[in-house]
Amino acid sequence: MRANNGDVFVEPQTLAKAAGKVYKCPVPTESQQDMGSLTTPTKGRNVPSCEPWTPTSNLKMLISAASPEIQLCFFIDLGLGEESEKISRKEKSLGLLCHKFLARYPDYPNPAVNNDICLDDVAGELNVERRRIYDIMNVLESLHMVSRLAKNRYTWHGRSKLPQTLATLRKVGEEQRYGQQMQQIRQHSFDQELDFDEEKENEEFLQEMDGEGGQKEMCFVELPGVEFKGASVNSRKDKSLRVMSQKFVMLFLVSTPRVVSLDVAAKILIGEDQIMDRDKNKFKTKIRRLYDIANVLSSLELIKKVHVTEDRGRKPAFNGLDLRTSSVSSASRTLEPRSSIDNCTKNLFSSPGEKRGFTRHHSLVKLAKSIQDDRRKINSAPTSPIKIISNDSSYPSKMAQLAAICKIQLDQQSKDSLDKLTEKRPVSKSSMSVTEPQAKSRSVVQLPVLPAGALPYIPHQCSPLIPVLLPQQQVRGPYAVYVAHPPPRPVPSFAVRSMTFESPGDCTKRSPVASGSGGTGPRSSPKALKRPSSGKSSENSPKVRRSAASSKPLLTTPKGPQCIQHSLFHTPVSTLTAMTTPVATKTVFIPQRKLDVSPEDSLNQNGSHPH
DNA sequence: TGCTCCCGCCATGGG
DNA sequence: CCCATGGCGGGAGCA
Repeated sequence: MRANNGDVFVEPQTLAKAAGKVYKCPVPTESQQDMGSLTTPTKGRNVPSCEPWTPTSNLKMLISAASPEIQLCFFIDLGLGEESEKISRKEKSLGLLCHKFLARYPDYPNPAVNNDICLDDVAGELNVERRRIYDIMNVLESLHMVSRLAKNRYTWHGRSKLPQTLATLRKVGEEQRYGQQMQQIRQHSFDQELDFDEEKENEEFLQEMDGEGGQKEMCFVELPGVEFKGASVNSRKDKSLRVMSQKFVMLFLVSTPRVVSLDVAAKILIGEDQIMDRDKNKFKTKIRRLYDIANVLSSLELIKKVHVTEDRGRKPAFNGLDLRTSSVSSASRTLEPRSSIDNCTKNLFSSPGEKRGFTRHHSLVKLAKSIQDDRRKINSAPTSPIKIISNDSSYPSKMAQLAAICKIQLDQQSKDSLDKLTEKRPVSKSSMSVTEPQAKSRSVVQLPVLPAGALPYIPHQCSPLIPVLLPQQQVRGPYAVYVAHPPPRPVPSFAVRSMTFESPGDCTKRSPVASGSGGTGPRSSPKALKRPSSGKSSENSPKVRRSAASSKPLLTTPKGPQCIQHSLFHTPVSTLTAMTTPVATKTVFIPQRKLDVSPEDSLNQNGSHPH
């Protein structure tokens, strides 16, 4: 395939097809023996509040002293009461699912090891539909973190190819002049703030964009050696999610300011499609897909949600993360602290008096689930490619994990509360402010001494605060290793027009209670909602599916920026000329309006405001 | 009310 | 026809 930038990428080489064993962490199974004496408790909906002094109740008591998040994790794990119901729904989120997925694989896989991924196995072990796995895989594919081997089979590359991928994407993005296009769109939107004849102007503007910047079609950007296998994959008509994902990342890579709103992204992406697609349904669909992609990218910690306040109102947004260190300095990546670790450290070890809603701490749930999943794998036969649906025997070990977490938490709380005293975390609502979704503690979680036989990698893409389960070869009992915090990162300044930032108070994405899965949820009426046949999907007119939908008005163009900001997609080179270089005759120079403080200037790496 | 995004229908295309 | 894949948008949940 030939990328738009003219670089010729190597046609499909032979990617060594490793024999069909799914990648599994090489872990011992002694833990199973350790926990073998414990009997698997019966999951119950109604567990008496007062129980006999059993290991379970013991652990419960321990957990009761922990933060709500940990308690939540516990309840999920045990399937206790309504909490379990709520949380099991949270597991469905794409971001969390991606977390769980990523936690299964090392950032930098050993090439000597079989890194195959079997979709069936993954879907089964994560207990999700294959459809969701496809969403994740498509985004990961777009970053060349995985590549397809064959039907149902992928190869895991991890972040090893990320630097190359991002460099390529940036190059393509620059050649596509995305930076200029975004500037035009932003300027256009700004003009509309003053002049509210939005509808017509939008169309006119988009047509202008077509005329000038308009790169119509863009293929999937490949890397040498990471080509796609399997005819059906490449023959699919547009592969929009993969391509969209790449374009989306490109926008971050070339954008100045490094804030990319979803609507701007959607406009650009739509602009590259047929003009006919530019109806509001298309826009809405594009936005939905961008949410999906953004969730995966968030799980990868390449972007991060923040809130942005524009002139027209406060909008949800995303704040970028330290992609450059995460992707470029790959060698040190696994040892490198995460920029967002502070977030979850604070969440996890929040002071008892601090009221927190579960909705604000997906990361904690992610964390716990990642542990559980890892543990499940650990407790499963490690050499068997057999699909693992569930493993009740993991229950004791999960209890041990949670106990370990709680212990660490309890140990940490005193230390953390000390840190809080010196912590500066104003939650400003001032007009030019950015806060990370969650407050961050500067405290550094001490790493427990690794026992011999510890896993050789730390799946950092797991929850920002990553407990890493260690095999129990020589040390009994589980270990949770928390990656230390990152050093403050110097932030480049850049101009943002007309944006203010606020703290959403949300670490990852949204609130917890999602709809139930499959037929159990409130919206489970698939047959009743069966859509009428819509004919060919290639038609430009939007599909008419559920007639009941007519009660809902068609979407109006989202006014919100729904901004995504990246922080280190940029190399210094790409610090754009876009701000000063009109791309075409109709390009309007974008004034550096209302820009006293750049988002990142106002946001140090710990998410606290400089005041 | 609008944002967010889960969910699953069903189109597509290879075998 | 079967199956893997994934486009797509309804609508639930929530702020």
